[in-house]
Amino acid sequence: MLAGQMNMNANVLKQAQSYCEEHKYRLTQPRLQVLKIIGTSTKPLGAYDILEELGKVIANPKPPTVYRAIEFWQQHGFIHRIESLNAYVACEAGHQHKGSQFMICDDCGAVIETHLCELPKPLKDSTAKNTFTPSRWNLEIHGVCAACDSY
Amino acid sequence: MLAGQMNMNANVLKQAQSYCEEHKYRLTQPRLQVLKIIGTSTKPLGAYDILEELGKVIANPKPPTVYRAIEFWQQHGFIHRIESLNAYVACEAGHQHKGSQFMICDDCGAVIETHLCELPKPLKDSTAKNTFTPSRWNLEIHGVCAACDSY
DNA sequence: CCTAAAATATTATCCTATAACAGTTTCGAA
DNA sequence: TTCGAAACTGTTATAGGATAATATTTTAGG
Ligand SMILES: [Zn+2]
Ligand SMILES: [Zn+2]
Ligand SMILES: [Zn+2]
Ligand SMILES: [Zn+2]
Repeated sequence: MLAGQMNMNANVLKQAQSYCEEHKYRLTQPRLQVLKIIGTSTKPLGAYDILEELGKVIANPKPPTVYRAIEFWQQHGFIHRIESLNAYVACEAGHQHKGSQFMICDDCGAVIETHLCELPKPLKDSTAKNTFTPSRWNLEIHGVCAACDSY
Repeated sequence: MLAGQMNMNANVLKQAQSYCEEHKYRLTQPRLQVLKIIGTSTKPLGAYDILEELGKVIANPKPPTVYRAIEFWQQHGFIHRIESLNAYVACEAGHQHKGSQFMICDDCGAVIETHLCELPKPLKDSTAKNTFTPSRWNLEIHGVCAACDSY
């Protein structure tokens, strides 16, 4: 197995395929390949990392090709952007959600997505107190993962 | 009063001053002016917005000047970076904290910092379950603020 | 004073992302 | 079956955000 790669959850591609069929979106080569690249990486990938990988499977791709595919999968909940890293990861939840939580290991770069559908109560209370109506949220927790901590 | 500005909490500058004295940091013109600029803005400012403002008070500043000042105040907890906007705001808490929570109005651009010193329990549980040791976190909640919602 | 550390100035460049427009593919209605 | 609109991609250029590298200045302390 190549470093930085793992067997992608085959379901993700299947899911993507049926999602596209169902919603009449086109599962084009750029979209398919970009999803594969992000989905098989063990670490978040920057857009230009993806571009480089994409260059190995389609001819001479340019940034907009990558960014369009990223935008597409992001809008439909298949990938997330890690804001603090300018990088992208595949969603681990298997369904769309308004909020995301990531644990990001500053040692090894691994990202664990935890999945809470609801904003935790203290935070909900806080938005309520400010009469603020949340539409989406993103929590990025930096720290050290179990594997790295044991060294 | 100028649009986009308000009276800065005078305490912030005082606090910054005593903080620098106490820790033997230099409160230089770039640092002072950048903190003033961020602190008097009602909205998050991008680094190049700050650069433009800074150009009105010191001669011909360059990006590294701004970024160094940003880094300084950020490290010492006086300002925060809003990742989803590539922009910076003054801390509203008055003391350093490991975690930040922001409510960001997608209508008017206002940012409200809420202040919880602790990671909420469901999230703490989640990190504990993954034996992940958090060091810092950032939550950005997008939505609509009370003022905008009432239109 | 003189020196070392801290901080700034300057130049150039890198990384990230998007605007604008031309060309292609797809699918359904005429 | 063809043709037209919508969806999508290709290509070029550029905008926007951040930093590397090196030279110079400022400051505090011996
Ligand atoms: Zn997800
Ligand atoms: Zn790790
Ligand atoms: Zn704060
Ligand atoms: Zn608002």
